[in-house]
Amino acid sequence: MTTTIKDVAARAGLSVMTVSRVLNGERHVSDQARDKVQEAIEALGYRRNVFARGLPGSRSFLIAMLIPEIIPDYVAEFQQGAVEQCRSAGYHLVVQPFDSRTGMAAQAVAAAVASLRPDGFLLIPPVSDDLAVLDTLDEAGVPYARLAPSVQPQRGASVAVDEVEAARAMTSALFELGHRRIGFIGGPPDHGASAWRLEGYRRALAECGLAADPQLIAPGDFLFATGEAGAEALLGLAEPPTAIFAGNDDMALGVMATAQRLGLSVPGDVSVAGFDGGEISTLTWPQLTTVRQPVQAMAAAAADAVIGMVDAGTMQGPARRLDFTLLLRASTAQAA
Amino acid sequence: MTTTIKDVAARAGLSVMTVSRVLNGERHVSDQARDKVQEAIEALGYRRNVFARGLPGSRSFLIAMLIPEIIPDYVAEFQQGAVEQCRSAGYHLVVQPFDSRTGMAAQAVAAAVASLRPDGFLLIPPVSDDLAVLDTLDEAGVPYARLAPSVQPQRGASVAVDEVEAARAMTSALFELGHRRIGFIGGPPDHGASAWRLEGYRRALAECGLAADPQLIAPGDFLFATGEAGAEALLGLAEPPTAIFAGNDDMALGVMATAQRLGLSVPGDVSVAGFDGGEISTLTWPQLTTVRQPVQAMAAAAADAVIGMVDAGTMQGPARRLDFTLLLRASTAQAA
DNA sequence: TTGTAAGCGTTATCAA
DNA sequence: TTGATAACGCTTACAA
Repeated sequence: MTTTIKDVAARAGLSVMTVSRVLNGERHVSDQARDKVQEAIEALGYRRNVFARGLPGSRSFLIAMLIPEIIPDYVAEFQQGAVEQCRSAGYHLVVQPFDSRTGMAAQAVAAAVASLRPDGFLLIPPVSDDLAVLDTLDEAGVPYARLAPSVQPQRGASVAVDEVEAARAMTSALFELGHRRIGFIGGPPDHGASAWRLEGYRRALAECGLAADPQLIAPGDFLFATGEAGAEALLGLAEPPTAIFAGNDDMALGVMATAQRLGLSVPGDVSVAGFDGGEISTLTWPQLTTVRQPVQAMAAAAADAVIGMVDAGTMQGPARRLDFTLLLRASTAQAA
Repeated sequence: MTTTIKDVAARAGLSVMTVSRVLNGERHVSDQARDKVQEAIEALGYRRNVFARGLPGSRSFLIAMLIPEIIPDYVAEFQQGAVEQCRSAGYHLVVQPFDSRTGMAAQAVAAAVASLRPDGFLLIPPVSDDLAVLDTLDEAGVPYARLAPSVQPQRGASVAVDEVEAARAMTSALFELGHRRIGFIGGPPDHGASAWRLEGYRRALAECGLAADPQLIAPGDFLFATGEAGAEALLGLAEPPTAIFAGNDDMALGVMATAQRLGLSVPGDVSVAGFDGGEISTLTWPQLTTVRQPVQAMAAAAADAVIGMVDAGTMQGPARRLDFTLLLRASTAQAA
């Protein structure tokens, strides 16, 4: 029925071990044997069985990733980069759902590790900052790569952009457009990104010699609705901002929607900027000015790092920092 | 190191077979034995090893899904519904990337089947209509569930909404709002949905006694940019439509953007409707009128169907049809 | 109702 | 450089 390594060995006239060695690219195999095996593999259309390979305990060739019950744009983009990188390294990506509302990510990780024995784990915010999860993986000896970690960033491997600098640059760009009252809408407290982006905003204000008016900072949680609410609060001020920098793109769209609902023109009456630079930032009119994170490349780097750790047998991996891009598009303009 | 079925058996004072039987919920196990095993499992924190389970050839407890290199909204939503349903049935979801540009989906499926031996496959458009993929899976004896199949819909299991009726209803709703010139932007030819939605549009026009003006039908491929292009063509007509029904939400957003760019108000000057009802349809102002497909529920139904087929050992599954919802929101209004 | 034995496809270990 | 053998954790087939 299914072709196994035995079939290949039989056709090549060699033992299964020799075939196995060829399969694993080991040295100490004659070129002649290698050729015969290759021929047999092609002729038979043979593929290694992941289960048999994983059973002896060494490797499962599975990389796991926890995904929340709502998949935001950037998670989909991350997954895409990760799955492609895994594939090209001969790994498979298994996605595990978990209920982010209960906050029991560590349990989901433990369950996945016990039943699936993934060789590595990919962690995205806010799970990448969940210390119970890191402890679980450390204990199980499963290496992990973290996207944008903010607490104990030295643990495992990590991939990030300099979000403080990115937010500073964006705020500064708004200043250079002539804006002097710049509003900010923050993110949820369990995302390290929330603090970074706020910090960048504050730093830019200080650099530009602008007073930090607490009224200009509205809370949010990275959802469209809180962008709307934040915009409503900011635009309702006696002295409203002429530009609003939302902590992410979803909220920025909420700001745009609210501005337009209030009869304000974007960017005529108020400039709007976001953060992330996912696909949705291109699907509006005017197109959203935003900070683009190379999420797909970050995912590939994360997968690459974790696979490297598997090969090396380490729990410690590189901390990579990728470049962001300021995308100044039509939702921002010179201050009136 | 890791707890195995032997550890459980030892602690329970029983054989591994009895433990295995309890694990699989088989009959012919005394309550006493069952209790002891349960106790041991809990005490040891034991979890079955997926690899050992899959190796004997019976089951892998893996469900595979092919995802394109660009993950549209609805694919993310589908995945979400699928992964959750899989989890609750004790299965894991493995995502396999494939390059939709090369059109070699069947190869990706064959590779996944050979190396991963998934118990079932979930197919989304346009792969759900790829006969080479179906043939591959039939040959391998791997059951599959198809989302919105349009060719040979009886093969495998399927989940769909009545898209013809949905498009008819939406067009008809626009007619009832007083629109007499209703434009339509179509989808790519390899999506069955393209033909269905166009058919529904045409059927509604006929029912309402409206002439089918070919000028009012623009081509598209379900991407934002083609929505923009289609809108440009339609709104540039000597007698432009007062409402545009785009074949999906992405294109509808393109229509809105173009209308606004041209200085037209939505819905004041032109009403816009989409199809799919994903999250993005709520992230604009005005909010998009659209047909909502319960994609997550459809995914759950698909996963459910395929798992049922695995249990039953059939390649033939149910054809389920779920209800759509007409979401009449702010992007459409009474014709002027 | 319970247990024994064999085997799934691959790799690690050791021997040739 | 190659090969025989055991082992991985579990389930199926069969026996008690």
